[in-house]
Amino acid sequence: MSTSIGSQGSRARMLDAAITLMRGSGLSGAGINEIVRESGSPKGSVYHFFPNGKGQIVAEAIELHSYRVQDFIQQALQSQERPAAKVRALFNAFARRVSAGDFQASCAAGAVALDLDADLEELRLVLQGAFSRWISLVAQHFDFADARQNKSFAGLVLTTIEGAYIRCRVDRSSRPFKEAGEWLAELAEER
Amino acid sequence: MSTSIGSQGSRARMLDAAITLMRGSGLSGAGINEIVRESGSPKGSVYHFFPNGKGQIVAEAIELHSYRVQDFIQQALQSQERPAAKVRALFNAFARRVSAGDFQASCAAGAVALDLDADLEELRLVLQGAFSRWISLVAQHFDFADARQNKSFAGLVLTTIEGAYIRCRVDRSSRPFKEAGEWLAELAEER
DNA sequence: GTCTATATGAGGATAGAC
DNA sequence: GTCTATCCTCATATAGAC
Repeated sequence: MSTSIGSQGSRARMLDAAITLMRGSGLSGAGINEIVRESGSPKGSVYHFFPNGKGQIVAEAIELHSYRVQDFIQQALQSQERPAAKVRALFNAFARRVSAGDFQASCAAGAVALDLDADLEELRLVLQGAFSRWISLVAQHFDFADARQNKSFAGLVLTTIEGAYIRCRVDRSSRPFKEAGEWLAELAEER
Repeated sequence: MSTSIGSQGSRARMLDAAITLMRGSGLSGAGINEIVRESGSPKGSVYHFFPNGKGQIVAEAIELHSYRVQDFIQQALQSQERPAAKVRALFNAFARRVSAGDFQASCAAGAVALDLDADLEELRLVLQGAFSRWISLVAQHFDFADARQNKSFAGLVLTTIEGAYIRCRVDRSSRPFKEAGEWLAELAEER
């Protein structure tokens, strides 16, 4: 496994491209030809780096995406002290994120989730792991009545983020994130 | 245009199949061959009924889906009087709906939204119309401080429903709907 | 690691007979 | 309205040379 210094290797670029494409149009958008084109990496290397083909690329890309989003969430939440402020910071960060992508890039995990079918049980478990880690992370930032409430609220936060991506896509607006952030901040405030 | 008495015509069955398939795996799941197989209608009739091909089928199917969901939402909301009870009834209805589909069927509009790309601007507008009608309907059932607040809360409701579908799909559970329903009922209660 | 060629199948669409 | 045949394009995947 070679490690180039100044730039990414083909393998890493292909994973990045897969993430970008899945954020754009889900599983069907992340075709191998598209990944090659988007990443600028040689087509001859696809099965060299990913012997199991598309399934492997997609699974690894979702995994990578999940850790990046984890960092993104952590950055936003730790920027504030009080619960309501944390919620606002998080949703405003996502509002900027979706706006920066011209409302064409959603969450890779969410987009793939709605493309799942019965043949993709393994991939479903990858998504489940990603969601589960995000929820645990969010829950750590709140101090409601008990741990169960923290998880439940964190679950609502994730549900709302995924739904907001859908609505932003359709309306070409970051408003759904801002709107949801205000309502959820209100919920967090009382405690 | 023939109207058969006891059973649906091929055209209607194809639209139903398209809805079912889009709810399952989004745009890419609703292939013409799949629609023909699923609907049991003759392949030779596809372009007879839908001269503009897949684009026309999908657009009409989303439109049809949107009116059905509209009825579904209206049924749930009108079953209760008080705001919090309305919210609980709505989310419990969706929880039963996703459970009845064995967590494999989501919202056709949401699934297609995350498969959009720049070539599908017309379809995006169809989705926008559907979302807009759902929000207006939900907003009519609440009486917050002003009309703007009603719309905003209705927007949150739709955002949450779309996100809950994603999470239910991944967790194979209706819990995300129930959880979200409780939190949003709390928000509705105060007013 | 990368190239080219190619097998194989799926998906959308069209033409002409019945 | 429906059937069959066919075309084109695209996508996944493999093989073998370099």
